[in-house]
Amino acid sequence: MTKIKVSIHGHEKRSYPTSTSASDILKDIAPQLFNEAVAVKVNGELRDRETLLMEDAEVEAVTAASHDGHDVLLHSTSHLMAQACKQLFPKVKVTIGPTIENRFYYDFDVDEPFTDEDLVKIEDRMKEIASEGLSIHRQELSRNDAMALFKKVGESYKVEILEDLSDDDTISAYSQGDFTDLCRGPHVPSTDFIKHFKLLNSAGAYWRGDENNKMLQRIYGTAFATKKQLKQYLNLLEEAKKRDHRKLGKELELFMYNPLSAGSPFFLPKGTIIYNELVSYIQELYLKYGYEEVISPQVFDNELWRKSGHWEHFREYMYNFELGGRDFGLKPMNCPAHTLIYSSDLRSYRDLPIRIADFGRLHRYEKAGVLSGLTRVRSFSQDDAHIFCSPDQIGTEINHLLEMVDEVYDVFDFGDKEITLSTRPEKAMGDETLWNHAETILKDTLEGSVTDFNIEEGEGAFYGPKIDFNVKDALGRLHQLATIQLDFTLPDRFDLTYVDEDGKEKRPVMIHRAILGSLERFFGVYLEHCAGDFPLWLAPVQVAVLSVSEKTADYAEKVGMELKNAGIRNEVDIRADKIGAKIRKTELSKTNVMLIVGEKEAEAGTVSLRRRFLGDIGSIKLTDIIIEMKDEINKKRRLKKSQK
RNA sequence: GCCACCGUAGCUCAGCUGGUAGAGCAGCUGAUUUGUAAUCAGCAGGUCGGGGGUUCGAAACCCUCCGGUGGCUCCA
Repeated sequence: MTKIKVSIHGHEKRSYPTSTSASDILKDIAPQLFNEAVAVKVNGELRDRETLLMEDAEVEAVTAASHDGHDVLLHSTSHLMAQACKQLFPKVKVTIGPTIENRFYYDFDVDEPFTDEDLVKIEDRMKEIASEGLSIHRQELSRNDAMALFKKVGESYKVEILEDLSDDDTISAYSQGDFTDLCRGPHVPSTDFIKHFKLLNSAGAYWRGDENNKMLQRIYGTAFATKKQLKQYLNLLEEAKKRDHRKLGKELELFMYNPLSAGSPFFLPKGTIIYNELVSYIQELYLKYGYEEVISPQVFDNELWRKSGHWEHFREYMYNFELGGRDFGLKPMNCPAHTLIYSSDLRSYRDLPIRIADFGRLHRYEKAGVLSGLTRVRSFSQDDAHIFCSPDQIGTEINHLLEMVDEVYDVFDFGDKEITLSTRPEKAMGDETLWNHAETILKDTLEGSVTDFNIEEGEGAFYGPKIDFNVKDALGRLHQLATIQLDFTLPDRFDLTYVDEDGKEKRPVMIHRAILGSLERFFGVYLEHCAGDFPLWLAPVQVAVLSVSEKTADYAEKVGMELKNAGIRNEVDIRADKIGAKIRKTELSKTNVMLIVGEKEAEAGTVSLRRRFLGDIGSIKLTDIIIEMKDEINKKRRLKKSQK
C-alpha cells in the first residue's frame, strides 16, 4: 500500500495509507481539533472533513470560529432548513441557498408564502433533524446523472442550474437523511454540528433576481458555533433596531415624511441645523482644498439630457414634464450642468484643474418599493463636485482627494474603511490608452498612500474607472459613502477642450466625486453611527439651561441670552417642573450639555454643569464654560466612547 | 414595479371569533416652588390611512387606492 505524508499545521508530519480521510488524520494528530473542525483545508483548499487524501498534503482544521468555518456552518444550516422545509411542505421546490455576511438564505418555489408560524415550525423541525445527528455525505457525479437524479425528484430549478454547467465541471450533491441537494460544498460532517441557529425573516425574491422570473419565497436565518455568539449577533440586530435612523429621526424631531411626497424627507428645524452644519463643514473644506462652489438650474430642456446620455440610460429615473410645448427634465445629476459651466469660457491648461462643487437638489424617480428612510429617497443633494483636469493631473487630484476623504472620516469618527478600485468593464467606452493610463495612475496612487485596497476587475463604470470608499459604522456595518469616478465620455459628448502649452486644443478628463455622498443618506448613516448623540458642533440644541425653580427663571433667561450672544444654540426651560423631571426630559432628547441654575448659581453668577454620560460636574463660571464649549465646537471634538 | 406583513389620539400601543373606541406618555388648565433621569389633580384630544362593498350593525370581513416595513442572484 502506498503511503502519503501528511502534516497538520503546527504538528509533525506523519505517514498514512492513501485514501485516509482528513478526519482520521485529524483524530490521530490533533484530537482536540477534530472535535471542533467543521471542515478542513487541504493544501489551502476548503474541503469536507471526510475528504480522502490521495497524496502528500498539508491539512488545516477549519473551525466555526474562522470566517471560512462560519461560512460552512451557515451553508449547512441553509441545507438543514431546506430539508426541514421539504419535510413540512413536500410540494416546495428548492432553488439556491447561499451564505451572506453572518447569515444565510434559501429560496423556495412554493404556492403559499411562508407565514411567521411556518418559520417557527420549520425552525422546530430543524432542531429535531439537527439532534438526530444525520451524517452529511458528498457524492460526485456526472452532469447527466445529476440531471437524471434531480429530474426524477422534480427539482426543476436544480436541473436548470445543471443546464448552465459544463460537462467538465465537478458536480457534487450532498445528502443528509432523506434530503439530497445539488451543492458545491463543503459541509459540516453531520447535522448535530448545527446547534445554535435562528430563522430571521421571509421575503419574496425573484428567481435569479430577475423581475421577469417567478417570485420565490426566501427565508433568512443565521447560525453560530456557540450560543453566546448567536446571542451577541441577535443583540446586534436589536441594537440596530434601536438606533434605526427612522426611529431616532422621529424621536429627536429631525425629519418627517408625508405621503403627498413619498420618498422625499422634510427636514424639521432641528434636522435642518444638522444638515446645514454638514454643508458648511464641507464648504470650509472647499476653501481649503481649492473648490469653487456654484448653483446650477433645477430644470433643463431635455435636449441637455439627450446630449449627456441620461435620456438614453437614466430616463426611467427622471421626472419629466411638458410646458409651453417644450419637454423638461428635473436634474438627476449635476454633471451635465457643470460641463455647460466649463464650456462657457475658453479654458487654458493654466486654469486646470477646475474644481466645481454643487449642493444642487437632485430628483430621481426611484421605484416605490425601494424607498427607505433617508437612505433611499427621490429628492436629495450631494456634496458633489466635478474636477476638470488634464490626463497627467489625475494622480495629483486623486492624492488630494484621498487626503480630503481621510480628513472627513476622521472628523466623523469612521475608523475603518475599505477602499475598492473598479477597473475597465467589457462594455467600456472611451479611448483604451486613456483607460490604461488612468488605471495605472489610480493603482499607483492608492499603493502610495493607502495601506490596503481591493481591486474589482471589470466593475468600473462604462465611462471610467472608479474608487469607492466603504466605512464601518459603530455596529461594524459597512456603508458606501465616498466615490471618485473618472469620466472619459462626458468631455467628449460636450466637446470640452482646453488650450495646452503647445497651443493645441486638448480634451480634459472629468472626475466625479462626492465625499459624504448623498447628504440625506449620510445623515441617516451618521445618525445611526452616533446613535443620536451628536458631537457639540452638530447638536441642534447645544445647551439646555434648566432653572431649579421659578425663582431663578430670570437668571436662566439671562444665561440663555449670553449663550446666544456667544453663538451657542440653547433652549431655556423655566417651567414649573421639578429639576429631576427637566433633567430627565433633557437626557431623553440626548442634549449634550445641561446648565442647571438655582439660587446658589444665581447669587454667584455661575452655572452647575451636567454633561451627557458624565453626569453632574459641578459649578463653574459661565464665561469659562462658554470658552470651553466654543473650543469644543470649533475643533469639532466629539465625545469619546471611553468617556461614557 | 413584484411578494409578504403592517396603518387605531401628537408618540408608543391595547381593542378575543363583527355589537358603533381605550391606556400610558406628550398637550392644556390648576395646585405645588422644587437641587441632578418622571409632583399631584382635572380637562381636552380619534373621518380607526382614503374610497367602495358585505351586513340589521364594520376599527375588525371582502375589493381597491395611498403610505410604511422586510426583501427581490455577493452563484449549484
